[in-house]
Amino acid sequence: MQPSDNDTSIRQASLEEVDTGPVDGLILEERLGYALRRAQLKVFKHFDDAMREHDIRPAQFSSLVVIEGYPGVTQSSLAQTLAIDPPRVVNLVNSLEERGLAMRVRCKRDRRSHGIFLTKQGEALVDKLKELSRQSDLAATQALSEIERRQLLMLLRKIYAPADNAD
Amino acid sequence: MQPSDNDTSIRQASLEEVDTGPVDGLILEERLGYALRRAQLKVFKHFDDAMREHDIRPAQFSSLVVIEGYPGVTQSSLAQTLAIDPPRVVNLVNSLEERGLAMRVRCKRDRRSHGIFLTKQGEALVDKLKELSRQSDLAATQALSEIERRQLLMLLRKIYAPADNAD
DNA sequence: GATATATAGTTGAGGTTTATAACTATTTGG
DNA sequence: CCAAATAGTTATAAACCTCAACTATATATC
Repeated sequence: MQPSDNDTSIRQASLEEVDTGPVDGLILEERLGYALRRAQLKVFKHFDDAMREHDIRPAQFSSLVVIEGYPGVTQSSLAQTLAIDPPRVVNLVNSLEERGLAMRVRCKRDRRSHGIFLTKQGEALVDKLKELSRQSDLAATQALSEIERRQLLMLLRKIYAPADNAD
Repeated sequence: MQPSDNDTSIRQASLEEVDTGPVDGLILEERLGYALRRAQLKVFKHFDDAMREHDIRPAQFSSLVVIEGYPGVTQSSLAQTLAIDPPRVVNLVNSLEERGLAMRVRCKRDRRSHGIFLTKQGEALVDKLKELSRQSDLAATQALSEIERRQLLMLLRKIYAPADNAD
């Protein structure tokens, strides 16, 4: 579609010679949402590569770590801790249970709730995964010094959990 | 399901009194992917609120900014710049065109490609959006000082574009 | 202790994204 | 003129998120 005479709505600009390579220096580069998304994309990609062998997704890893740290955590606590909603927790725990990594135990005191525990297999795996994820973080942030990496974590934590003065 | 006698696979642990409130101090808190996701969630939420009135999504905003900065950018350059794939660019540009914010202009030199331009309306809107997004960034990161915010951007840029030593 | 309300977990439908591959039109090089 | 490459488009399917409804159990109120 050529810009016609009666369409004066586009800016007069180079209509032929315009093409660009990769682009930067825009205000975009100063938007936190953009920078966070781009950085996350990269970090997740590395994580994915590291976890491929074990077929573990980010949310599964997070769940395993929380369950390990708090054996018997209920699904609602897990939901709250990971900031995801209850239906997702169901799928998450199902997937872990099906693979023999965790199991639900109905709570005797309040039989509505389930405590979630790691199986021996789950514990063995989570140990391996923690080390793998540590390495993948390092790989994804080779450009950062150890100090910068810690600083970054501290700043991010200040954003998502401003209460607990993370430093 | 109670842990039965012949099922020795779960760790011996408190089976009754286990419940937790919100949880922290885990190794999770040291994983970049986790911190990035949580922070991004919060920043995007603020962005969403700020853009609701104009019904603009993050990718649409990014596209508008790039098109403003590089009038006549082709769809393939846009894809490369924003690190999204060509089919998504089609939808993106369609949505902008339908709303009268941008338009495709077939390139005379290479009639396979389109240059994308903002309409007057698009330019007016993007100016407003840039200011809104700036404010939403500030709102989402109240816990950070201006120096910390700049530091954060610098660190994130180092991750996703380690080449251009962003500082 | 019967009834109402609340909570833990689950299920399922609907809508959105995302990735992939196939397709058209056009250009470029032999 | 033919083969291969490129820009954009379309279609399809897979994954995901949200929301509302549902079951079972617990707590509060009369």
